[in-house]
Amino acid sequence: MTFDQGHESSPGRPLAPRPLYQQARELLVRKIIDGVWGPGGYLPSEQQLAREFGVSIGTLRKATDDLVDQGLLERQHGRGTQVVAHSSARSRFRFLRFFHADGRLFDPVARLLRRTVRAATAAERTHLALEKSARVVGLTRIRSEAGEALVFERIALPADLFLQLELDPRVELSEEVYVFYQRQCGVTIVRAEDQVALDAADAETAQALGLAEGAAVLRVRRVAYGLDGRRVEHRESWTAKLRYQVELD
Amino acid sequence: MTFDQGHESSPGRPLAPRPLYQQARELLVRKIIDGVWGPGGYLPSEQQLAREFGVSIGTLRKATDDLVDQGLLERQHGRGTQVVAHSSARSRFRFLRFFHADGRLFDPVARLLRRTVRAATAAERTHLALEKSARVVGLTRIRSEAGEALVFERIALPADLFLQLELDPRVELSEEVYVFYQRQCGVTIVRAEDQVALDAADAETAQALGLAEGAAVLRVRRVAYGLDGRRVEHRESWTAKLRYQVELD
DNA sequence: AGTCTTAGGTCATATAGATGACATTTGACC
DNA sequence: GGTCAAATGTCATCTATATGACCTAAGACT
Repeated sequence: MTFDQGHESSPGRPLAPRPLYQQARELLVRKIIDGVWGPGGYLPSEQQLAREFGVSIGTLRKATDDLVDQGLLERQHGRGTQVVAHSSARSRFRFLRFFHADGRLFDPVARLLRRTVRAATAAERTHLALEKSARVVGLTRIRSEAGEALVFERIALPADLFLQLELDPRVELSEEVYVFYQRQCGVTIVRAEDQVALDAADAETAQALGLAEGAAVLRVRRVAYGLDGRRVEHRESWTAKLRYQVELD
Repeated sequence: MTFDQGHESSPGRPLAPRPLYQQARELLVRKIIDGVWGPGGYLPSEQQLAREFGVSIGTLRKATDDLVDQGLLERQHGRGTQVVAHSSARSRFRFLRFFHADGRLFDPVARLLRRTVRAATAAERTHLALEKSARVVGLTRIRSEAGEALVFERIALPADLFLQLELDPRVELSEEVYVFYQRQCGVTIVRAEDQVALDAADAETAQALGLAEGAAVLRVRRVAYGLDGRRVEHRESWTAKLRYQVELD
């Protein structure tokens, strides 16, 4: 395998060549990013890939194992290995952390209130690591269940990646927005950092959720990361009745 | 390897014999539970263990890999593999999810207010899967930083496991209680489920945190699991200023 | 006593191949 | 056309072995 060519030549700093399986993993990620197989698409067989990369099957397997653990690939015994599409159940439960007080999963439909393209706020620039002049696509939406508005949400997305994102405001969507990020903009969310804080409802939030302005609400702020490690989503969600639930292991 | 003996003999239900590496993993977990090596202790070398279990090194390695991923073991290149002690940094950051608004980690000392042994409440029985007559050890404590009380906490632990738990109320502890669970009671926490909700401070919470009774606070309810999968801790934490932060991947 | 080298133990990475289980396709047969 | 069995391709598990990197301790040498 010749992935690490050129590194050894830098004098003084030997720069330990990374293990083959890591290089293979990164090659795979690169191909996924480039859309060689597309979400839901099947990879070539392990045999073929190993030959193509010039490594043994065991080594290739270790690389794909990592990506399966990471939730990027899904293996199906006897069928093959495919790139995870965000609609898959696994991927959905991974990022939807709202639950009712009795432990029932929150299973909402979402209605888009606004879609704007504007300059990023200071907070958004910080959290998304954007330039001063950067623009974002802003989404404002309400997520409800059985007709009751339970979550009010403001999302900011780097405009350079998401300009072509179009959501029909007349339709209530039951799918995660991440499905649309992936389908329309080729952006796959692989990781997120959530911060849950106490907050007071601002005018719009209060109105959307049927609360008094200034009422205590839960605010979840999320920064989500794409395949290449770039920060691609800044999201704030407010709710008064739901709970945030997560498993640590 | 003869782990699965006796299973095949049950008629009608063939019960697919589990893969060797899973059986090896469970054997390891069993030994860890039984305290064969104790927290911080070193396992025999991979060679020895593989011989002892009658499997190849690759198979044994897959088993230990799983346990390392799960945070139960730690490998040190050139030294050996040891059972994780809860004081280790990794284990600490895993379960401490409170942060300041500016992102700084909450690094508290804890002061014990009360230790009681009493009948479990209905909620505790539900969350800990206890019998109707079960008793629990109850801990009440305040966690502060720089002299400021920031988290008020009530913990319930099954009395059959934790009766010998003794914490000195005169000393402020900077270590996680999980260290003491492990040292004094042989209970290792490996997994937890956290639920973050909006709440109103009760009288004691308000007093502890310097708030008005009924003030809005964040409540984190945790159910934590031991090595054998048993629920061993029910904890409720209240805070007004701190945030709950977690990474999803 | 202190420093350096060396030897041996450990985990980390990589290979090659064998066997089994699962899913789909092909084709014989009715 | 429909049904069943065989063939084929895929991932899953397991073995055996080799080499390298990292850590420690024992000696050799100053």
